[in-house]
Amino acid sequence: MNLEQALIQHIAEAIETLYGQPAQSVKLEHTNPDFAGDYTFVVFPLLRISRSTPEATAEAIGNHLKQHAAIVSDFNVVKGFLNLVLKTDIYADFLKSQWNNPQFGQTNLGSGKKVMVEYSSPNTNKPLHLGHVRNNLLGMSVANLYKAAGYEVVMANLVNDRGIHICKSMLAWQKFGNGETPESTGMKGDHLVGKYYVVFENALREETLPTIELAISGKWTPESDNAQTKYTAIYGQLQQATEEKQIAKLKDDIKELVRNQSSLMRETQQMLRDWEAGIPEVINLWQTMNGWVYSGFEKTYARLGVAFDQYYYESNTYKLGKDVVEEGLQKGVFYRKDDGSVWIDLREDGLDEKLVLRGDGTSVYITQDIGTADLKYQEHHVDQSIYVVGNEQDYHFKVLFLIMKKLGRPFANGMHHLSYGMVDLPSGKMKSREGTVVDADDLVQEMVDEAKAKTIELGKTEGLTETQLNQLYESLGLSALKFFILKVDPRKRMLFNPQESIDFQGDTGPFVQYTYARIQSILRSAEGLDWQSTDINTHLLPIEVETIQTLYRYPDEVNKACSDSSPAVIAQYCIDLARTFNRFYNECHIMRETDPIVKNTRLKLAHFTAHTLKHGLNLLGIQVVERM
RNA sequence: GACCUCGUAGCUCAGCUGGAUAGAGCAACUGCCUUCUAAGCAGUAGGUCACAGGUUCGAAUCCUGUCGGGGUCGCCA
Repeated sequence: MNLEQALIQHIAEAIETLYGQPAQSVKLEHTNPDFAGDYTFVVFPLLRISRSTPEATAEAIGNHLKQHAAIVSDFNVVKGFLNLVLKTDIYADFLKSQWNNPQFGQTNLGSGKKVMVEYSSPNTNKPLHLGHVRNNLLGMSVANLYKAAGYEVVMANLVNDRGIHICKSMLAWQKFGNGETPESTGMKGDHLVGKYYVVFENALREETLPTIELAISGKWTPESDNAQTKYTAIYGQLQQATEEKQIAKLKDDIKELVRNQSSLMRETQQMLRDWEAGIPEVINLWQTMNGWVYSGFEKTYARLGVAFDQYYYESNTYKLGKDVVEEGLQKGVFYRKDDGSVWIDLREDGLDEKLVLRGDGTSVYITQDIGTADLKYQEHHVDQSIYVVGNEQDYHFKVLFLIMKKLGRPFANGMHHLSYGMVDLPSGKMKSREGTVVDADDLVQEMVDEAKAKTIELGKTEGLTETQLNQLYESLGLSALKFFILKVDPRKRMLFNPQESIDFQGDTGPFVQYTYARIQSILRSAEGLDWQSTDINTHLLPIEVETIQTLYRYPDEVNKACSDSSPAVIAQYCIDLARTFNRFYNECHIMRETDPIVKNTRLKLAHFTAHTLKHGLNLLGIQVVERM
């Protein structure tokens, strides 16, 4: 069924026949649109065997193919490029067999294999922001890609529901909250908890401001000896430092030190200890406030259209991994230092020494990740495990995967960090302390409002009910947002400009949706005609062939997107297909065509395109609309 | 300082497992709706692919160095 493979086979045979040597790795490319042909074979690497000029070699292979390969109708040679023209019957046959295939786009790349995609993994002390949006959209879409490629998929969310940051919100609420609840304030739960996180940070800043000034000028006397030692060291460096960057960093260090010595932070740390000790009052407050956050997250998730098969909570998993540390010690993978702390030496692998367990026997971040990796495997026996986490954790995952490998875990090779770039604002990085974060809920609402305004302005939605209209605005707004984010290569950092907002024209989600809606309009006007059962026209126009060729590529694009974990591949493809179809739409009037075979063929092509656009958009988590 | 990563049109991005004259969209300008949805289509203009070397028949793509942006280098997560 795959043309490319068949053609490669033919070329390999041609080379062997002509030059008496087996061809190694024959590669094909799609012919540059400026030249005639479907596929291009570059002959330069063959010159050593053919002992001839590029032109003559290409000519010889071309002739051989034309005689022996049934699918090749013609060829032309430009320098060392052999452009092969395939018979148009092939495209007509493809259209005939696939135009109404509801499974088109589903592949078997991963059939029989199971993969876990862990994404979202929020902290429960504040609402989601633009950075989380990229994470969530990527995770959801990558899970869709794996499903489309035939994998069984488990979508997991590892919720960071414990720790010092949550205690900050809790403490601030306790001190300043006056018993506020989501019900009493009408605030979404995650926003209410986030509000108290900000309250905490503000109170902390107020408390520490005078001390920080003292400390920076060298006049601070910390209460604890430990802090005194650190302070003396940093302040000493500060006095020596000349470089501006270094000075700023040392000042930040001092700031951090002062903050950690503040009474507010000490109270927070005490609260964390109380939580770990299971003091009922603290546990109750923790449960209550996390409950608020979860109900808020649920709404955001639902609106974004993301979902999970399994939730893990760090309050349950944070103690995992200690027994694995023991195992690692016995295997000699880890070693213990005099103070009792446990380490792994990764210097031979180009990394560093890494702590895996504190001297007092408590876990660090990586300890629980080691344990959780085992837990995931025990529960699901996945062949692959994808972690959708920002690229600031590249090093962490490098270390984690290496440790799992050294521990001899069979699943270690299937672990993959989908490391995505940060989302920048025109002002630079988002910083919660400076209040420059873009809130996820606000962002979605703005997009939907914008979609509504644009739709009303164009005035093409007469006859739709109120409910249908709201669904339309929701779909268009989210489509613009999702497409904007997903069309960029996940690995790269990207820029988001809220001022200019997101366009609805050009390379956008609504553009692809529009193409789909147009086709639906045509198909509606063809209702009542029997266009489905007639023959396919084999005398296709160039633009028709081009559209079919684009459709033909789709399953390969799905596989590529899946193996690259890159929804951007699908987004770019959707633009390509939509643009190609729109050109066809412009050149060929479907319903006005008088020849019934030609007309019906075009209807099938339109139907096929609509199916594929819908499939692609769905992979991106975008819903299609029938009218817009 | 060490390591990782990015640098393509005014702006946002494709192209990167080496192949032909480096592509889209936005912004600017010009056309196309008595015909299936103009959220569309066609066209004009816009490039030392950061810079310098190297490998190769061939480099935006691979290697080295320089410059610039970002990240990491916690017994934080």
